[in-house]
Amino acid sequence: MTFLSASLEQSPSTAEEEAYLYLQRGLRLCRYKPGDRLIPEEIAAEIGMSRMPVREAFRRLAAEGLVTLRPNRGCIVAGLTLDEIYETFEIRSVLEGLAVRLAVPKMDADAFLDLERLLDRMERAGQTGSSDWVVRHQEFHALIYTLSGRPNLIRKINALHVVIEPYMRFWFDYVDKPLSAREEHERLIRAFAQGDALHADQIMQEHILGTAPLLAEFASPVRR
Amino acid sequence: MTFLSASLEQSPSTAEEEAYLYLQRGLRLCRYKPGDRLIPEEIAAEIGMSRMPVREAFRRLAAEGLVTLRPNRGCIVAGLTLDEIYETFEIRSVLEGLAVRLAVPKMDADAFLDLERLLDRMERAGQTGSSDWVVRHQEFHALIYTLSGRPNLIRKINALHVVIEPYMRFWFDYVDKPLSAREEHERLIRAFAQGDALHADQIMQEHILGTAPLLAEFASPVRR
DNA sequence: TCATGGATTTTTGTATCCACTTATCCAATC
DNA sequence: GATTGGATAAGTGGATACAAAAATCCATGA
Repeated sequence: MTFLSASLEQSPSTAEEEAYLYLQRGLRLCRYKPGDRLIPEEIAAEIGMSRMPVREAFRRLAAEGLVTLRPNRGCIVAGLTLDEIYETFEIRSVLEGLAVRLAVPKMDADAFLDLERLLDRMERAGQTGSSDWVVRHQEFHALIYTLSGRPNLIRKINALHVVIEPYMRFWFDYVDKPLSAREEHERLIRAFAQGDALHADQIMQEHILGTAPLLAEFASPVRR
Repeated sequence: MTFLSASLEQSPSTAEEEAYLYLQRGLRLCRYKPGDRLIPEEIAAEIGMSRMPVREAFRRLAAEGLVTLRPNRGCIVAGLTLDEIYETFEIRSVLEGLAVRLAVPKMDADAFLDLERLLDRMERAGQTGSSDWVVRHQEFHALIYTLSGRPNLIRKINALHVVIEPYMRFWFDYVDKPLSAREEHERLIRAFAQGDALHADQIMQEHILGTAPLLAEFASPVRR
């Protein structure tokens, strides 16, 4: 579901890494819900290790905002309030807008063809929100962000996607389609073709902020 | 030095917290330099605890990008390449621009007076870059960001400031003054007065991106 | 002189143990 | 019946111990 999901599939080289990936997957797939307590001993038993590596994984997840860690009171799954969902979308809009703006001048004919091909495949995937459409949609955005050539920016964007993935999942499962998606992607392509970085930035910001209200509405059952 | 530095001064309630704050201070004050190895046992001895809490602190610092953790090969201080410094400033520019944009409609007469008072005090502090000027400058920006009413956004901005602080410190120590700072602050105030959010956003972006080349030039000795 | 390989040392990763904090439960009291 | 207080259980934080990995050192040979 995330743009760098491939990199998350690598086999862990330490127990801490394994615990981290295990917990992150659980969080992304909504196996653990906001407010749930994560008990180190339980999780350690589930993946066959002691509590220590699990505790260390908690620290990383806490730093990424996926869980909350209170001294002597354990680890609970962090949930986003409606306000925080909006806030995350606002932050996404400027970060992904920046990525697009930086990508425009680096666009070449090959990359442009790749983009158009993905758009075609999204079209043929049929229903917006279908499994295949979602994958192509991700590839479409990932390709643009990669073009920006800014690894830390991409990392930050990806971290935000992990945080909101449970809410996105709910949305993709239940919402038929964001009707404007196709048109917005085509406008984006056109801005790329014209080399208009600022316009592409603006389209991306609108593209992201436009989905926020939809998401917030449908995400409510997941809220804490 | 950071906008939320006050919140960092709280007394730690656990050993891990203490280790985290100790290491973060060491990193911000350049006591540890990029590429340096951080040896858990040494640090644990320095603050009188065992390696375990120090290791956990490493995880948090790694998630924040302040150190790099390689399996079985320890913890080294992360340095920023010239490209990464630029990238950080690009990210800062859009995030802080967003914060300003959101702050404009929330500006009231009181907040406006506070801003002008800080600008006055910066003026009277004399030399740009002096200790007092730096503090007022931070307060000035912090006040604006607080007005945005977006806690996670502020947290992210602050995290970026911690990352680049060693480079900023070098800059403030050796560079006389960014001549344009005063003029840019006044333009910002004017945009606030007119309620022009987009213009304020743009000014902030230029304000931040304008300092990047200066910083990158003077930061070179700190690079790894 | 430099490269190679293996023994030794150092450091890291994880498990276990203990002390202390927090949560739970139950009875006594209002 | 609701509230409080205290005993008990559960859970967390941290130190130590031990195994495994990496780094270092030194001798050997080209």
